Amino acid sequence: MLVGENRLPQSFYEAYDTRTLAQKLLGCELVHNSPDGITSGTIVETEAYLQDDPACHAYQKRTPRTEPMYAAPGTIYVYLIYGMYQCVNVVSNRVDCGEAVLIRALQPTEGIEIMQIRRELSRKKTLGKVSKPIPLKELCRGPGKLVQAMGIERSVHNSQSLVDSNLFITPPLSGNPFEIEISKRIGLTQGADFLYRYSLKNNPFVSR
DNA sequence: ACCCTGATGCTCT
DNA sequence: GAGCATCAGGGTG
Repeated sequence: MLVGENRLPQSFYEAYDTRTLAQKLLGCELVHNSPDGITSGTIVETEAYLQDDPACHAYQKRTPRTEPMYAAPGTIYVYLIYGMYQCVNVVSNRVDCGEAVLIRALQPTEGIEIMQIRRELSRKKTLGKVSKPIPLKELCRGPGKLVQAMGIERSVHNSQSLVDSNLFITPPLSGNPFEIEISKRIGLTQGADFLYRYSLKNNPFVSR
């Protein structure tokens, strides 16, 4: 942990219910102080996953995969999706509750070159192709993309805490107010009608 | 712009 | 064995 680092403390993650936290996280910075260097981005899109929600991984069952979701708020839950992508969540609410906030998009702030390299490397690995340079807007626009760009790894970060790992969140850089848009979540088969998606209105880095 | 598809592997039934 | 909180590429309009 760096001296003078202003990461959000445990009390922040404990202070709100899941849907409120999903909104409070908007405008905050997600930071990875990795061996490659620092990368960070403003959180511009989140989704809430609640206990009574069939889309929630911890819905009506507790399994080994979702165990981190039952840990303290502020715990990092990373899971593999479609065999080749990962998504990152902030565990919310209370211990043993099983709720979380999915981070869906970032507006890149620091380490943009590193993000580009990581994304192109990931693409090459999964597609076996060399691809064209990835535009700034596409670096972190989507949950799988931002995990690649930020260098987040399930094997490293899953079940760690944002309070004391090299992955953490800091408060908004500017105190400027912003408008939050509420909409239906994306890409779900179950629970598709819940209005649990939050984004910064008119921000071009929001997915879709 | 939209629509469709394939890639790929873990998790739970 | 089915399902999956995705992404990229290629087709069509």
